[in-house]
Amino acid sequence: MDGTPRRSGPSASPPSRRRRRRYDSSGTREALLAAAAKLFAARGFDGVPVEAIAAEAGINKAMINYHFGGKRPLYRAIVSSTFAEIITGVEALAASRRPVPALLRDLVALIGEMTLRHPHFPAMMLREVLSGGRRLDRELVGQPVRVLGAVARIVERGVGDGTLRPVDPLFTHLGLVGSLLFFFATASFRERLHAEGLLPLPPPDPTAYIRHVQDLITRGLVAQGDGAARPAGESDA
Amino acid sequence: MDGTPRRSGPSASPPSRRRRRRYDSSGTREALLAAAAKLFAARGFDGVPVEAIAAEAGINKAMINYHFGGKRPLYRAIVSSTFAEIITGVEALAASRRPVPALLRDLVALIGEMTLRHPHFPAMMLREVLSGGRRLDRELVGQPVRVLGAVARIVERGVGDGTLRPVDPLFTHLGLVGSLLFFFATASFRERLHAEGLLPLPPPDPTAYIRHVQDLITRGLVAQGDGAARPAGESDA
DNA sequence: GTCTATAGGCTGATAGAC
DNA sequence: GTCTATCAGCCTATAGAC
Repeated sequence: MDGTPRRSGPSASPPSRRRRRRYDSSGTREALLAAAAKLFAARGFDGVPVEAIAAEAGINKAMINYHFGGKRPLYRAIVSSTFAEIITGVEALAASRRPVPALLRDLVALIGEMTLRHPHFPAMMLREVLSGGRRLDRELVGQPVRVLGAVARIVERGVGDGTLRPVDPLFTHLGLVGSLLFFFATASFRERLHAEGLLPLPPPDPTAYIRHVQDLITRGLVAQGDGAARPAGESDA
Repeated sequence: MDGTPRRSGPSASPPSRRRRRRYDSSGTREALLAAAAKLFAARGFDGVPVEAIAAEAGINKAMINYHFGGKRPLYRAIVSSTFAEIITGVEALAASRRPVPALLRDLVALIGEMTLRHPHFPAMMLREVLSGGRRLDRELVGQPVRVLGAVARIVERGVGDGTLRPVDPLFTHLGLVGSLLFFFATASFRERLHAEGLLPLPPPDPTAYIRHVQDLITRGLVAQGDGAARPAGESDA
């Protein structure tokens, strides 16, 4: 996290004179990606001046154009890569032959893990679908559809083999993803409320919420009798 | 846009020459509120120029300042009034002595009805909490807390009288509200996907989703045996 | 109350030195 | 690869005619 300054020219200048970077320890690209993700998540694409991204990263504003070709391409790079990661994970689950109820619990845990690695992913995703995917080209808008497809396949298999009630795959996907994204994306709001004394309770533990959702779908979706008495905690993050 | 060029000369001009308004049939205020809600929901506060609001409403841009005192106050007027409406509804439910499971179904239906009356409410709310309520003054940030408080009271009563499993009230609130807001706020995205042929299924019926969520909480939260065989459909929108 | 015209600030992107 | 300086465009808000 700290940043030994790297020089490209003749190497005599003291490290202390260089501006301290707030992200990464080597690459400018990664520092910009991290800073941009944080700010885009908090304020949305239009709410963030490139100047602010540069300042957050401790890097000059012109570097955004040099490395990414502009603000929009930087934004797309973030969305694209985090989505690619989640697609990989979800499609791996969809290909698995494990029992569907366990798979659904894994799915919930997977989104939790994703959020640990990319804390700003939920808010960015939410904002993008809220905007109708307006900033995504045709290739990128297809990404959410692939996630939906993978989840739908899991649910359909469960309904088909009788382990799940005859639930709608799309609805199941929306309820699951919606409640998870909402929880993670609003965590900072709850923190603010708590800091101002408007919310007496301390911000809750994310893993506890993960378990709550896992439990809810087990009881709510699994065909009568199966999941009700589940010990809870097999596939947690 | 359309704009028959208006002359500022002597006032003989017939009503038909006046620019057609896209909202309301009398009040400028209401036309601006409706146009702004639509655009803010779709693109966020920073993504909407006041010019666009004026054009959408078929009204001159200077009217926003005249009637509301600026873009921000206009935004706050929308958030504040729609939130006030939902608080009234939810607190009425919390004060009711009906059985808690039925109350929770009513709560879900209530949010569905709210969305019928204010189609842009879910996306606006979501965006605002995503931004940490940054545009709300201290009085307005308290509004979401009141909603949470009312829902929590309902859940606590249910846990207390044994009709619900011992679930966390905050988690229950977040899961419920999250899955509903997400569904409604992303409806336009699904429509776009469908229009482009990326999503084979037609956009689903909102009332069917309402029932799905009602069913899910009944099975997921109600203590063993009670809700499993519920006929479904008592308190729908 | 409604409009036009314009002032004034901020933003994204680039040119060009190093 | 990185920085400073700068420009052109857009956006909110207001002054002032009607």
